[in-house]
Amino acid sequence: MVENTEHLAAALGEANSSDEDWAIRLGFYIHDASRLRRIVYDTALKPLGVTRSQAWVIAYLSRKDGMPQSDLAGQLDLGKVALGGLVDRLEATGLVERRADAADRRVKRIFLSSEGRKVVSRMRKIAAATNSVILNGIPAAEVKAAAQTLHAIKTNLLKMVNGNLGDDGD
Amino acid sequence: MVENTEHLAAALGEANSSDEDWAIRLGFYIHDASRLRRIVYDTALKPLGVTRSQAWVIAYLSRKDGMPQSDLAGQLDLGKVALGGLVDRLEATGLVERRADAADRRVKRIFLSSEGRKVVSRMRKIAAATNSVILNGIPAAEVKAAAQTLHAIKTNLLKMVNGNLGDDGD
DNA sequence: TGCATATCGTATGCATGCATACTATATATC
DNA sequence: GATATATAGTATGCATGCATACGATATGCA
Repeated sequence: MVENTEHLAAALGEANSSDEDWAIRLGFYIHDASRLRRIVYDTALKPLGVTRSQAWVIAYLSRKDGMPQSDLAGQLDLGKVALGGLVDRLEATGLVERRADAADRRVKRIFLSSEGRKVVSRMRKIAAATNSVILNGIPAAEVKAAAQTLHAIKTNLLKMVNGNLGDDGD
Repeated sequence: MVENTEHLAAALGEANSSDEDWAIRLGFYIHDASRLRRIVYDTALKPLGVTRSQAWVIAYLSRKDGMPQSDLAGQLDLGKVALGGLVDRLEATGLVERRADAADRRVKRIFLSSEGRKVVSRMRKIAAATNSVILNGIPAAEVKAAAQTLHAIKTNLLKMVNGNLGDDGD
């Protein structure tokens, strides 16, 4: 059973003023929404026989096949080790293939198998359907506003983590 | 180095219409913000010698000391096993103590040690300071609106996960 | 009372992610 | 060309979370 962590706002904070209260709540909502989203997607993807992390990898490969592991790790924001493990498992289930790079013998490039391509195609449908249920009943304007605010938060967070990188995409 | 996953919106989606585009972005922003928040809090808490998960547990205990493990797991939305492991580590570092329940010999109640109490107090300050940096420059009204939208999303997600429970706090 | 069932915590094994260290290979610099 | 340095992947070990199975107790119902 899934609960939630709103009570923890109280456990952690002294804040009761309205503004600060919302600030604290927002943090918990981000956390909860992210966690629940993860659970929902994991459940939705289970029939495909891939985990969410694995799905992530092959979704990316479907766009840029044949990337070196390190590049892929960077794009997916994973450590080399974590990605190596994921590729191990994906290779074991035949969704992906490691091939040596001719020019640089340190490099192993990752390719999607045809089986992997099938899985990605099913994934896309599942992802789209799931997302629409998650946002069900929420006005588009609200979705957009929330996205923009979260983007600003993300920018602050990136500054805190990286110092600065500017590399926040959009 | 920390990147971000916005490119994945493209990798996963066919959506280009404005509304659907924001819907997809929101999902990725939730994911990114949550992940970065985790990194930031982990970094901020590192000097205390506790991980974020462990901090979570003792923050809750500071409010409701002496809970049975199962109750605590439910409140924190963790499985019994995961919580058991956390308590193992917290007990090993002396921040927490397991005591048998007199009435029900299956039950072990968890108590915060005085050392644990000190850590919680330092944590509170760190959490407040960190949160204010994360939301730096974002108008209170935006924070509130985003929190409310995320709450709606969370409600949708809870329905998907639980069927229904109504137990979404606020 | 006495067995069926539920609950508490633990044990085990898998997936994921991190940090650190190591090997093989490239590249840069002298 | 020889050596110092950097980079790609792998190995290892820790922390976290999940699912399943299990042993010890409790509890409900006959």
